[in-house]
Amino acid sequence: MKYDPKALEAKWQERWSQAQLYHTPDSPRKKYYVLEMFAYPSGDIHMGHFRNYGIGDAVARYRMMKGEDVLHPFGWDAFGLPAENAAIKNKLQPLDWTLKNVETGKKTLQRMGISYDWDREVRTFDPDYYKWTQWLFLLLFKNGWAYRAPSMVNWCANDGILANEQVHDGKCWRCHSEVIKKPIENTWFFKYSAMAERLNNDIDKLTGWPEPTKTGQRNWIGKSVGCEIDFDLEGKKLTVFTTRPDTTWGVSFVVIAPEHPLAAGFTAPEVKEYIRRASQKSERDRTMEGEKDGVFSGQYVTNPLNGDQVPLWVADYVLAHYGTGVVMGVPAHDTRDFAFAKKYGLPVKAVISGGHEPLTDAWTASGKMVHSGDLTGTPSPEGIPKVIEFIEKKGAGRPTIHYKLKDWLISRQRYWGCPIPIIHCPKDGPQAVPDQDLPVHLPRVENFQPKGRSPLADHPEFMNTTCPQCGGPAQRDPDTMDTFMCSSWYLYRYVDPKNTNEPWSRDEARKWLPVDLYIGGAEHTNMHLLYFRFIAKVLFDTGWVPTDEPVLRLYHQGMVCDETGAIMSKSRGNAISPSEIMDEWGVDVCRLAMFAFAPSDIDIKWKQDGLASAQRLVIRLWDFFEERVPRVAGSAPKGAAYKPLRQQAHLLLKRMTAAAEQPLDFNTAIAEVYKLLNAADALKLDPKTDDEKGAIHEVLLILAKVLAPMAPFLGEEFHEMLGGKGSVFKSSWPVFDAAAAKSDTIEIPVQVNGKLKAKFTAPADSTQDQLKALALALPELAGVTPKKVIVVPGKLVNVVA
RNA sequence: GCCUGGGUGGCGGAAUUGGCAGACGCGUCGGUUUCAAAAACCGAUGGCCGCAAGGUCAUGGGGGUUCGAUUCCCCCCCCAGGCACCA
Repeated sequence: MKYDPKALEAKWQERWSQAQLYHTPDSPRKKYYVLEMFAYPSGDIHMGHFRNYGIGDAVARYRMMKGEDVLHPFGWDAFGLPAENAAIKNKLQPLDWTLKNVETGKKTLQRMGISYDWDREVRTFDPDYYKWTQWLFLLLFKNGWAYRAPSMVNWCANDGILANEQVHDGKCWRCHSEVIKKPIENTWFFKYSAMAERLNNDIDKLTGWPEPTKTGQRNWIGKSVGCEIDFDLEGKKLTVFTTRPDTTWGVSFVVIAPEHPLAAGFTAPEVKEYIRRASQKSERDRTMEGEKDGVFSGQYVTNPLNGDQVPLWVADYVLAHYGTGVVMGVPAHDTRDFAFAKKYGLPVKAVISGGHEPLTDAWTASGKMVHSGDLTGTPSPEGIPKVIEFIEKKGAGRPTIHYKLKDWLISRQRYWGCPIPIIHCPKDGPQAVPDQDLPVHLPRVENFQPKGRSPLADHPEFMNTTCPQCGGPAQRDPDTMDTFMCSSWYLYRYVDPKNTNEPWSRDEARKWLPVDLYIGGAEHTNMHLLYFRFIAKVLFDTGWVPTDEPVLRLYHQGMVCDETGAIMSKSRGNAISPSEIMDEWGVDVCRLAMFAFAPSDIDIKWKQDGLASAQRLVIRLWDFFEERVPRVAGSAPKGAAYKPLRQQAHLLLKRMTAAAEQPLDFNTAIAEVYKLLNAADALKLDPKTDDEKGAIHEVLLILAKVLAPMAPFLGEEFHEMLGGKGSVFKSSWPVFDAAAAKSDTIEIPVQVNGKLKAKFTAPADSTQDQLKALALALPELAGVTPKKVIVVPGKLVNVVA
């Protein structure tokens, strides 16, 4: 029989669906919850999705074969800007555009044969789903996590509020007019920053997370331990935040952020103009390295430690929302302050001695405190608590901790999102929509184009309602939620997706949570992956979930780029459709080509070359089974013959098991498959005895099972050819035989001064002394007088001469 | 600018985490087969010097630690991702 991928795929898809193979089991066995980040349906899925979901699929299938209860669900994160933009462009409703894409994407994923339990599919735009997103909002609201405050938005005179993505070089992406920053009233925030300490501390619990991701989160949370010091501004307190109170005697100016409330009182025209200009700059531009500028406010402040009068400056590198929005300038010991002082001719006063005078640059390391009153002579690290103690006694300061983490802005003035379930009553203020009235449906409206305010605000039939408290006329909140809210809890809905009474049952949550493996891109480090940790903690504290960290192990898959290195995406027009490739080459070839390309965690520039190579491999495998299986018929899968072949089979098994357990570098497992086939070719197999037949049978069985997670159709077919009954995924993972995988002899390289000079073969268990003797006896080492011989048993001999 | 990764033959990548650099694959070259080609199969394949044996250089660049460095440390260059309304 010829290898016919289409026939194989049809055959096994049919069997899988009849057997409900991917229906989530419920048994006392060990559970495994493998989750890939759900998809944004922006068209058909592309090779990036194909790769990401293929990785999760291989893990899920491996776990099934290990005999675990696997939960492997999928869904769609479908609210948000792209749907609105596409709908406007194509003159469609966002819902219709989204539904179409979900359907196409789902078809492609099913085509791939991914082991999702589609009965658990969730879609964030379904009222059955967003009902509980609203419930979650209210849970936070009722527990005191939500508050309303003004926020700053990008404002275009024509198009109204713009997302950052819609602002290019300070101009509107559509009409190219100047975009300004404008405050809007009454947007909802969550007190995310109040969780900062816990989010930071609990990073230590994330033992299964990549270190860079954890570092990224620590930096994002940005904990700084320091103190506040109250300077005096004409009788008013001007509080600075510093992590270096030991340098307070060296303050030669103080800088206040342009948005600081006190700055609004400055009257000099150049100061007013500076503040106006700063308000239009992006935060990134303001904090970029390079020239820092500022303006003298005309006022002076008094240093409470030494009574110095120093000038107060306004500069936009100081941000109002971080710390106290005021910093003290210590040019001698801070690089940025040094540059600022040089630029404006401000004095530089060294107060930490590092033996570095005269100052040509800031001395930021520790040293001995000098010119520092009573503390002169104190090592600066010891000086920090002493200064704090002193100012505290004086009532001029206090120890504090500040975080960079900002509160989470939830409100979006847009149509395509989850409505905020709040009713604003003129008498009673903001009221939660009662549980029985959830969900607040997102109405289908003709004009959903965002302008100056939420499009829903212009729909009286949506807006007008009654206050649940007093029954009087009231208005709904017109805004929708940040889509990060939708994606912060989907992992819980999967455990009980059809529940109509609760977001999920606590029993199901206890069974399945936390997620054992979460696969998604590293670009989510600071946002999604922190938001969902925050939500996990709120849900834990309110008794809804069993752990306050949602995910045990996190894995970042690499991105798929085109040949020029640009990320593949629909919007760039460089997306390659997996559907077409699967049509042309077959699913297994396509999957193997992706796995063979590179380890799963590095970015790749996708090239089609791998497909032909994977196809050759598949045909080689197919022929291998076709030819060998009849010749081992009737034998038990066990035998001692063909040692090199069996050795390679167990090395393959070891590699694949390791790959599926931890690094997901399936490319190395595929290399072992090639080695196995190469070894078989070299041996010219011709099994006659039962032992020989058994040995080959064992090799074939290992090969079939090891391939199954990566190439499920072939895995099933090979397993069946070998007489396996039912699905290979209901069989078992092969048992690794260390003795079979081990060589009797090893080749030992011999170096002289670290350079390779010779090699010899020795028994695998040779001792250090034996190896040394064998090495020194080699003819290549005849002229060498060893000063020292380093022997690493099992590895090498290095002669130092 | 800040934070986080990364840089290994013509290409994708491997290297048991300090121990033979380049596994395995792609490509290229040579051969077998063929009227011819494709496919398949066999062999070669990091650079330089050499007929060869062999020598020598080589993991972005420069320095260091070590018997030994792709791996650890310091400095520099380049690329990618994130920077709070893209998700």
